[in-house]
Amino acid sequence: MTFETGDISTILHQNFPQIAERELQAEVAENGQLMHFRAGEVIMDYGSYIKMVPLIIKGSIRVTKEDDLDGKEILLYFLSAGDTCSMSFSCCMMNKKSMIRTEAVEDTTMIGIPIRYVDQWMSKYQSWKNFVMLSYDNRLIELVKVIDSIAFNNMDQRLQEYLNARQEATGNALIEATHQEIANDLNASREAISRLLKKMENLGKVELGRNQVRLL
Amino acid sequence: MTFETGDISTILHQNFPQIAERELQAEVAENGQLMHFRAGEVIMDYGSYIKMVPLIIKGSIRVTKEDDLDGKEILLYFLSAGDTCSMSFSCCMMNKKSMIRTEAVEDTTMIGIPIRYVDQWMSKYQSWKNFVMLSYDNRLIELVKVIDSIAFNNMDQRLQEYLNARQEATGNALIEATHQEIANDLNASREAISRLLKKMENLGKVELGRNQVRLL
DNA sequence: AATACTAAGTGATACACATCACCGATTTTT
DNA sequence: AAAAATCGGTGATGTGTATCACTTAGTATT
Repeated sequence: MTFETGDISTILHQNFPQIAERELQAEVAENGQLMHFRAGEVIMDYGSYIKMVPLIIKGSIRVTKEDDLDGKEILLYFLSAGDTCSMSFSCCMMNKKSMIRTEAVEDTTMIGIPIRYVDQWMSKYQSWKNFVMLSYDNRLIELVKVIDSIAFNNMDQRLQEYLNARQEATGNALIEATHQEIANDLNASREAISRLLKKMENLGKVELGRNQVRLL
Repeated sequence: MTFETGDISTILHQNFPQIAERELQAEVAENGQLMHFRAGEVIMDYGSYIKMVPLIIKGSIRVTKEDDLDGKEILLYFLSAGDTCSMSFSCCMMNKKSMIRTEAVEDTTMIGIPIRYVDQWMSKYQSWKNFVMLSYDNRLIELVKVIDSIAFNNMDQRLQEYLNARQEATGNALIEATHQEIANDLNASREAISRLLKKMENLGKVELGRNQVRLL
């Protein structure tokens, strides 16, 4: 991870147009910190305390939850440019340990907002309050979708949704991942995923290669 | 459903001590509306628009999500006294259709807050803002727990958790429900639930009767 | 009291996916 | 170039739960 104090206000304007007030933009530029993460890097791990709320401006992030017992893991959702991590809000505000892990899927850049401002700006700037509320809202919806998917769908549908979500997050039809990684994200077995991917290939839905799946 | 304009400020004080500011309490008392629902009554259904955010002061509520396709349903969580419905916030604010159904498990009383105040008070009262944020937070955690449970646990564990959650919501070890109802909440088959309950009875964990399960 | 209904118990079978065991292909390390 | 590691494919078998078909036990209706 590397820090930087680049031209935040320009970047902010492009990726977070909702953050409208001039004064707020200035505050973000002043207090926010540009942060870079390499693909695969763990941004925040289970049980860690969070000191910043991220505004993602480039790249994508995988958010996962670990089983308390046997260390199995399941993907909750992906985040990409224009997103923030609602889970962070609560963790920050309550000063609680993180119950999730966030990990860069691609090289990722974000603006880190120190927690004290996150709360302060809520009362001060209408657009920040709306932004935060909307983010929470989106996350609730996303989580309900995950529940829906796990509860009602078979693995083939979940796999298809997963690949779609991943394509959307990275903006790339080529997904670089091993079958094992995909299986982990879906809390499934590698063999099952391999067989389903093969089936999808036969149906002309994907092209398979070593470490890659291309959506057609 | 019946309306009433009782002594809201006393009730409020007992169930929502976090709502601290005098002025805010007065506003709630002035603008809030006491509402009663009978056990089994649907408070809000899928696709409906919401005009109030509820502060629950008595009873308990089941919150469910329906499958888009074949109308199957799964329980998200229970709400009880001291809770509010975070899902309502977002639906209200965005003026979106509800993606969930809420239904009284027992006879339930709540204070309905018209949506315009919910947003307004966020900027005006620190304690209201904290209350709203904390509620969102609790809901996120609850949903992640549901995902955890569905993804990692077998039906016997899920059933145990369900019975515990229901006991906690109603404060009663006697759960009045048919096996079919329980199966619906868990998106399982009645036969599976019957067999598991029987197993739990043999293990001395519950006592079974027609339409009831008593936790031991 | 007879009838019909609803809830619950139970065996047989079906199906999705996990697990196990192994193999061949490709890539990385030495 | 050889050895080791990783990745993916595939058959056999196991397990949890759904589904189907039926029975028994209460409860409500007539």
